Amino acid sequence: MDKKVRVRFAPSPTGPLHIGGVRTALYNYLFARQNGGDMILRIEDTDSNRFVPGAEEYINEALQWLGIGIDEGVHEGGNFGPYKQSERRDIYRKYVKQLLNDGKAYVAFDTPEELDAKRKEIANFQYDAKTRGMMRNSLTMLKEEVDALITAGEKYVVRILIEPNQEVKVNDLIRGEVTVNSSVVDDKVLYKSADDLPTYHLANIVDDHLMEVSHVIRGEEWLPSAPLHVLLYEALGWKDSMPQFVHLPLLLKPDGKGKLSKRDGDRLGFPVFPLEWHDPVSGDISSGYRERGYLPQAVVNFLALLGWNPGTDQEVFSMDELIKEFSFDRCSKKGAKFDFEKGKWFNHEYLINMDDAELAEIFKPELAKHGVDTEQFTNEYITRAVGMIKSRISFVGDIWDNAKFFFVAPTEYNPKDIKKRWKEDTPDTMCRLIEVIKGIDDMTSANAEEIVLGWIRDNELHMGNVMNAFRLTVVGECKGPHMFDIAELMGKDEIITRIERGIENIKPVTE
RNA sequence: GGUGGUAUCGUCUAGUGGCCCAGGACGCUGGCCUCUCACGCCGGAAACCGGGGUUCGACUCCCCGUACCACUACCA
Repeated sequence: MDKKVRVRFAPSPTGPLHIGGVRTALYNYLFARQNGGDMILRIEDTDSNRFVPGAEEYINEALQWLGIGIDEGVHEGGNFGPYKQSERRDIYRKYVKQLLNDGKAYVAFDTPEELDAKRKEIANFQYDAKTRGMMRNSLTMLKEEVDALITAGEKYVVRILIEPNQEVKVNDLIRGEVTVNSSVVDDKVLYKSADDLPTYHLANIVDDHLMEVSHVIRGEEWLPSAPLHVLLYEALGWKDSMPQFVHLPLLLKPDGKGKLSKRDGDRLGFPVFPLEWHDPVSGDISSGYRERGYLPQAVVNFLALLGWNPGTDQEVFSMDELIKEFSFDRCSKKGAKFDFEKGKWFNHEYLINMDDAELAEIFKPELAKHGVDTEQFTNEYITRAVGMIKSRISFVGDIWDNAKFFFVAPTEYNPKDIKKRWKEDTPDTMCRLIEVIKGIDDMTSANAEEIVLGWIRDNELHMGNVMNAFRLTVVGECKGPHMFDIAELMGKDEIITRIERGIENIKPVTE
């Protein structure tokens, strides 16, 4: 019988959650939901030196913003806790002891300095079957000597004892079977007495086993240590219940080569973090998708397609659709270069399809930020204004630039457009336009359009020049929604006022 | 250096031996629509890393080479 699907996302709180980590979390979540399984959030804080305050909260907030739900974790609780590794010391100690008793691991006293020296002395030095005989460990020392050192408080580590020349097979859902010879895997440190904490490798295996994790879904950077993990499961006697491995292709830099890193965002001008991050130590601020005006659904959609595809032409997916369609056998083996332009397009797509009223709500704080008294405008007004410009923008943050004329009359006019559309006789034409508009009883877009366009035709005026001059006075530049839609929303009085102001303030460019 | 992984348009990718002189999307680009800018619609340029096999037939299978990526800590 297949065991219940239980997956975990296990970040270490050493900083803000990276966008690659977000994708790993997302794939875990999609797989869990698709199979009616559990999604665990485990905090891997076994490196006491790298703890960053606020990082754990950041992770929670980011996942929540993106709609990646957690079933078990530090905040959610669960039957397999604690979910923070620093609180599981007793558990790890027990298994370290077991490994030692079973002869699957040994104690080593070599200092970092001694190891460094060895690495310099011997090319390709690796702590393994070939070299452990010349190191200071419980294999080369007398038991009394070892015990004496430990009781004296000498710092030591526990290393796994790797049997050389064994074929280690890692089964991966994306890559198939990967075989590695155990001679190339070294006697990795499992536990350090200095802080009484295990390293990632031990903690990870122990926790995954105890938490009954069925699938280990993580980044490809872990593939090289997967053989070690397989060996660890065997050493602990858990081979039969070993989880299925899935190593996801990496997210690569958009230019050049290599893994996408924290610094790429600032260098290339796009966020690499879901949320803005304020570094508590340096005070540096890194931009986030949320603050940039990205919609969480767009980020999720974009990320989902980076390394996975449905095999059809569909590109826009809701979270529910992703849950339904996602599968590892449609995951790419190749790292994906991060394409910011495509991400932008996804956001644009979501913005266009978003309900106008909903978008208006998101836009309101933005309005207030720009000094507009939102009480002065009805929800309907804001909603309709936003609805008219959303096809022209990519981010929520772009709305203001494109829609401000709905809320504030232009004080400046685009010089290029003036040059092209504001001639000597334009003020006169605009005066006549005012008279025409004054005579319109019903400002409904279609009606006003019929009347004004009729007037232009009857008087044999130049349509482009008149309409663009009109637009210039109302909008401040020659772009934006249909003029008569704007006029209908703003109303006759406001339109007339703006034309008058334009006549007064716009001076033709003469050269 | 060692080990592992990967290799289709600039980018994300479809393609599991004939349907492929390689399809979609982003970006770029020509046009239509049009009072402008967008949206939308219709077009265009743009790719199978190289060499050997296997086969009637290879983007697809095998081998070699090359390139790229990851790992190579008492970090995760």
